[in-house]
Amino acid sequence: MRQLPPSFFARDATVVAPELLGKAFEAAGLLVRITEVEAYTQDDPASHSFRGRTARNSPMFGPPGHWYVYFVYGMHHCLNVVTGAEGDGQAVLIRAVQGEGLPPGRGTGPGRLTRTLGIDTAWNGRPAVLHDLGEAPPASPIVTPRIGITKAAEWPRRWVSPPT
DNA sequence: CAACAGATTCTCT
DNA sequence: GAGAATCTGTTGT
Repeated sequence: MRQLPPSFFARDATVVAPELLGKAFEAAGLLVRITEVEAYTQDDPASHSFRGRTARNSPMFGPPGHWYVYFVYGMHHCLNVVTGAEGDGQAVLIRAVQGEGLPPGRGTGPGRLTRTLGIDTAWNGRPAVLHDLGEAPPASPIVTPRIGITKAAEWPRRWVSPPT
């Protein structure tokens, strides 16, 4: 099990996102594998970074390979990994994970997975420790439009691991 | 300072 | 398919 180097994250979010499928990280004492992601870049009207840096989105403009966790709808946290070069305002949203010991359905959905894994804003800005389990990314991940947003939702920037 | 939209999920119809 | 729960950042007065 190899830890992903900083150079892995220092590329465009649309390149990093599909490669994150199958990668793993630890939370709540569990090792979970990423199965669904979405890419957000600064030129994306749906991205928090679209209108420039603010106190809330500042981690997106920080060094890549760090977590960006934000709170939405008054009740959900969403987990992202910062990508690109520092100042680019890019991130990849983690939408679903799988893990042994993780009850079925508990890792699906960005809000639900953070609640299940106990992830909150304490993670915000911390270095992201991601592991390569030795398996290649899916040869043909499923690419679809994004979910739950009103701007540019049709952009094909969501990647899902094919069913195992 | 007031208004409002939002990278969601659950529950009920 | 529709509505509630609930709060932060941004924008306008």
